[in-house]
Amino acid sequence: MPELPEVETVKNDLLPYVTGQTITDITLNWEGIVKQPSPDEFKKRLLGRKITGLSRRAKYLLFKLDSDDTLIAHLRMTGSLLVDPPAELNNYIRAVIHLNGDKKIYFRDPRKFARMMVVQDVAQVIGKLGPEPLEESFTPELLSHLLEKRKAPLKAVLLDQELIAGLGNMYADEALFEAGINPMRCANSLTKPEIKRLHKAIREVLRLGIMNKGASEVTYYRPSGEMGKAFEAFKVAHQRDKVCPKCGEPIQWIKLRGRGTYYCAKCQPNKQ
DNA sequence: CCCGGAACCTGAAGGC
DNA sequence: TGCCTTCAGGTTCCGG
Repeated sequence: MPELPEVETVKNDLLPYVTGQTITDITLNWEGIVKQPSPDEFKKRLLGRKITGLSRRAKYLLFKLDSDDTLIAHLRMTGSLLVDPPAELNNYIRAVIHLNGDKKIYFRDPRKFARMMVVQDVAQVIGKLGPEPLEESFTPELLSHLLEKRKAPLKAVLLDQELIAGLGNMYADEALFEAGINPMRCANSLTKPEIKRLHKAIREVLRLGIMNKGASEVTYYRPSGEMGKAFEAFKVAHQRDKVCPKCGEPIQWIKLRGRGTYYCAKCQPNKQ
């Protein structure tokens, strides 16, 4: 599933491919992929525009255009942007962005959760997001401040994009394991040393994920169609029926707020 | 404001 | 063999 490291990888891979390119046509195989404006206006505002930049904010991809507009894409759970899909990925193509020189970006999404939009004011979409966890400004003090008023289970709070932007289900599990903290702990019950460990763990698991070009389980592909390797480095996330790499105890699986959650009961004790 | 659950989707996997 | 249920999870919406 695309989280911060996956979206960062897609951005890095696409950047040299799209920068300076002009959008020559848009194919919408499924109009529902356009969130706003209407499909017709969406096309009209993209046609003939040059892509002047590509950046990431949280799990959003922002294609800056040579107009006042920005094309924003969100892959949600099963979306991928492919530049040259191998035959086995040539299904579920919901849209195609045609560029000059016969280049194309295929938007593949089996589950139809992913969306695109064209907006003038990007703040309307990304304005309420929390801090980027890999930026300098994300300090243990800031994390402590963000958690202090929240009583919900820590794991649920870490997934709140308005608190911290970019963490998803897999990397939240990995960060909590790395920090040795139970996912069900009240978010505001962490001690100072625990906050420090969590802060360090969040940044480490995200950096490792980016180094490994994202995690491929079933539905994430890089623009080339390749898979990422971060999945192989996971210690608890999605490690059903495996044992904890630190202590050898079986890895636990629970449903927390409707999300599959993996952890080690011995290394991440619940002490409340 | 905070919290938690349902809805949106479709394919895979497991039970009977 | 085939039908039915459950599971997967990022985001949004809604009710308490």
